[in-house]
Amino acid sequence: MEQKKTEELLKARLKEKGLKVTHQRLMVLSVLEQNSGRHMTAEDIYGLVSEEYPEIGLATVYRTLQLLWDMQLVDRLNLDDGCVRYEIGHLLKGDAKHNHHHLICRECNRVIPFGDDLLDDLERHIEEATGFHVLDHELKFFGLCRECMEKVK
Amino acid sequence: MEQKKTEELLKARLKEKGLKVTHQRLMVLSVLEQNSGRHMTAEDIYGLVSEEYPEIGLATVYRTLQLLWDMQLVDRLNLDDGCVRYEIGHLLKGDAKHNHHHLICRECNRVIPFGDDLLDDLERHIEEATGFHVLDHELKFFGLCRECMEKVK
DNA sequence: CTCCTTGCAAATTGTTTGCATACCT
DNA sequence: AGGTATGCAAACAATTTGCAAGGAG
Repeated sequence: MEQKKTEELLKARLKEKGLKVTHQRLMVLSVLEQNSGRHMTAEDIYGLVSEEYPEIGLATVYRTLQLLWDMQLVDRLNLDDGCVRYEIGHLLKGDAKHNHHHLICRECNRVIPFGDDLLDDLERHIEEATGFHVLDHELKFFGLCRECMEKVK
Repeated sequence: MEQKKTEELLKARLKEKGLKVTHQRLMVLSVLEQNSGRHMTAEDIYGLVSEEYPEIGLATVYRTLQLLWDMQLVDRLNLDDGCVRYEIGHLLKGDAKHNHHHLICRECNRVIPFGDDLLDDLERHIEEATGFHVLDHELKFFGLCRECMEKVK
């Protein structure tokens, strides 16, 4: 039923804009939903959608991700590994808490997720101070993970 | 004299690793320093260095930026416009406060810098909780700027 | 029936690499 | 001298775009 909710949301927003509900669009959203918590590249999503719908083209996946992002149905994040990643996090904020923060080790390039929910006050402050309406955020810390720190010693 | 400091730092770190002090490396660092506060792409830097040293190649700029980043002499940031940006911020933390945070408008793509210095406690907490040694961070807020909010109304 | 959307392939763009030459130390 | 760096051009990889054919409303 969680599934239903976002699917209906997508359908509604498409209709609203005079756009069409297609298998491809539904499947991309569905794959993202079934993998909530993962940070998926367009290629990842393409691979998974292809299993059930081999005719789909990679370009369509890119176009759909852009669309879903424009409609604020998915979040984008960039871990500096050369490709943009997507997740459905933001939408599900209500129930399952997602990890929007990452510790990135400069030595081994490991990405360690880190709990969220520390920036709510800051977001409120920004809205009051600047009039900027915050929808989402992305926070990365660069440094050295414990293991690499010990190697250096 | 601020100039001198980072230049000497670079020379020392190069020597330390058995690498060489070249005009190109000094000039890339110098351009970054003279433009502290700007978020510069490799191409931006290439353009500026070329004015004084037209023989330089773009590939050298890329290689040098990677090197400076490895040595923690420059910071990297990604504003999701398709290219990586560099600035010297971190090094100068002592005197001139830099804006490490950005509000990115999803509608008009404007990037609004936002003051720093809000995450020091959080960094300390991370170090204690995870053993991850934080060197730098990057924080982006996505949303709608005041102007775009008003347009929507 | 009319646009919107798709798949394919070609085009783009930021970045990296191979290699012969040039330059620090 | 000896290995490191450089410039150039070619190679790459992620993403975008043009276009004819297909599909939703």
